[in-house]
Amino acid sequence: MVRAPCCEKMGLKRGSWTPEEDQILVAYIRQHGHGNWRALPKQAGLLRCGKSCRLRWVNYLRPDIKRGNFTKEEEETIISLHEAYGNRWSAIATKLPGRTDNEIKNVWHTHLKKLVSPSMPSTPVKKKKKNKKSSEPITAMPPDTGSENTGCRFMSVSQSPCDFSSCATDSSTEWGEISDGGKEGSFCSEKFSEIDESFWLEEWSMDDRAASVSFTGLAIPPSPSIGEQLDLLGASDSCDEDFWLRVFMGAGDLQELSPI
DNA sequence: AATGTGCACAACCGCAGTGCG
DNA sequence: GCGCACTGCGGTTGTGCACAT
Repeated sequence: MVRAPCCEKMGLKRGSWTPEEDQILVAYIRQHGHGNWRALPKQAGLLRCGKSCRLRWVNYLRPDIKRGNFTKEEEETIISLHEAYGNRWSAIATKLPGRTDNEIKNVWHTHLKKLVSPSMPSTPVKKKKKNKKSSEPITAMPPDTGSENTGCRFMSVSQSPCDFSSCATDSSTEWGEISDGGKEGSFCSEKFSEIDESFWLEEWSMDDRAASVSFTGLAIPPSPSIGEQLDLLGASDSCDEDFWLRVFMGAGDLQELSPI
């Protein structure tokens, strides 16, 4: 079957995402969900193809994504699951909540493959995890927390992941067991343990705001455009952590976020 | 201090699967 | 049943950073 190229239109942006684009995408999905990836960028005002938006969201912006180094247990799990599933990364990812197939794939190719393959060189010296600049802008982390052991994205602020995420597949996940000690884990664990399967299924299936209120406890006001909201929130200062603190803590003008 | 090398990870590409008219 | 549109997945690539020399 002939498929249309993903970014067939000239003028669509490619390459790394800017903090501004992240903000727009997050704000849009937060408010509207992602019913149609193809239409999403146009509606959100992004010069990206839907595929790119989806990838960015799924692999990076999703609030339930666990950041930081893989734990020993996770690595062992990946190895054993790889024996069972082969290169079916998405299947493996479902067994590792908070980890994306892309992330698992990367870890496998850069590290784990060498561990399990006798023909490969022994384990390379692990370098310190990088502080990738692009990883920082929208992470609402306290400045002194650093980029390592980031744990659940966005989770370090009082915004509940329940308000926002879409893709958790295993609601019984012990979110407290995040990488490297899980300093922030207790929060995640507490919150996520209260979420049942129906939430994850229903949260993003809604198109109307009433549904959002019922599932998240949020009162979403008649919405200005994303751009207006971002302006309202001072999003023009794209790298401003305070912006995201306002967004996720609900302390800003956007809306009143009540904790679960 | 400058340069080279390898690693980690985000992002892209293209195919497969699925739903719908 | 067919063709199209769309999403999801796996393979691959590009880039930036850390470490080594």
